[in-house]
Amino acid sequence: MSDQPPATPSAVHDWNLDPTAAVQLQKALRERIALTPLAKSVRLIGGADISFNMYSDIFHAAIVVLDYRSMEVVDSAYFTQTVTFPYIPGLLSFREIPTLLRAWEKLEQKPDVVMVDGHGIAHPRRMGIATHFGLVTGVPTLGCAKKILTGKYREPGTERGEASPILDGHETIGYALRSKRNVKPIFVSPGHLLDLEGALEIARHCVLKHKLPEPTRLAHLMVNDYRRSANAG
DNA sequence: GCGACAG
DNA sequence: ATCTTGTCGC
Repeated sequence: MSDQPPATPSAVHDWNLDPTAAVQLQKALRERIALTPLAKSVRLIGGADISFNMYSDIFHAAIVVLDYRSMEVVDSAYFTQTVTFPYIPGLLSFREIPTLLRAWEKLEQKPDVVMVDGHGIAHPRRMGIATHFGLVTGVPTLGCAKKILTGKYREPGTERGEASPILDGHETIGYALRSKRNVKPIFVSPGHLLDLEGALEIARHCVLKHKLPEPTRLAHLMVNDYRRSANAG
């Protein structure tokens, strides 16, 4: 029996790199980013997040899967391991993705799109964690961050759902989205196999009663519960 | 050279 | 990212 080729070529590579090599890899991988409209309609959406104790290098990853229409959790997977890559702005993916991938492998139901806590192409080299995760797994992704990393934006209107583009020069790389009235915006950008408009549409759809959209909000809550239970016993 | 800097 | 209670505002 031979393996079936993946629907989308995945970017498999070594993760044991130093920061300089990581930046070079990002510059090569960015050539493979596809900001195309979503190929199929979304039935399931994933939320990905990492949690760890302060000063600890033991990471806990969670990927939760939600039904896109009801926003109810239908599956989830976790993984825990020691991480050595340091936190360097712009290289977050090299620190967090290895653990996320192990959780991803454990999922029984793979979602149609994954929302990652962090940026997609709203990154100096367009290689935020959401983009990198999409390139490696071949799954469509978008990034949803609480703080901006690069680019400039005009404050969006104060009403829920209003958005304004994040610009890097004249290029739009994402949106500042007012997910709740009179609350600081969140930052949405496509990762891979998704376009700017699609990312914004999905993010808006996933915002229910909180500032953060359900996929990453629940992934955050669940991975924290998971970590605390690991701390306890 | 200086300031900024996802999680 | 993580440690934390109350508190102010819609």
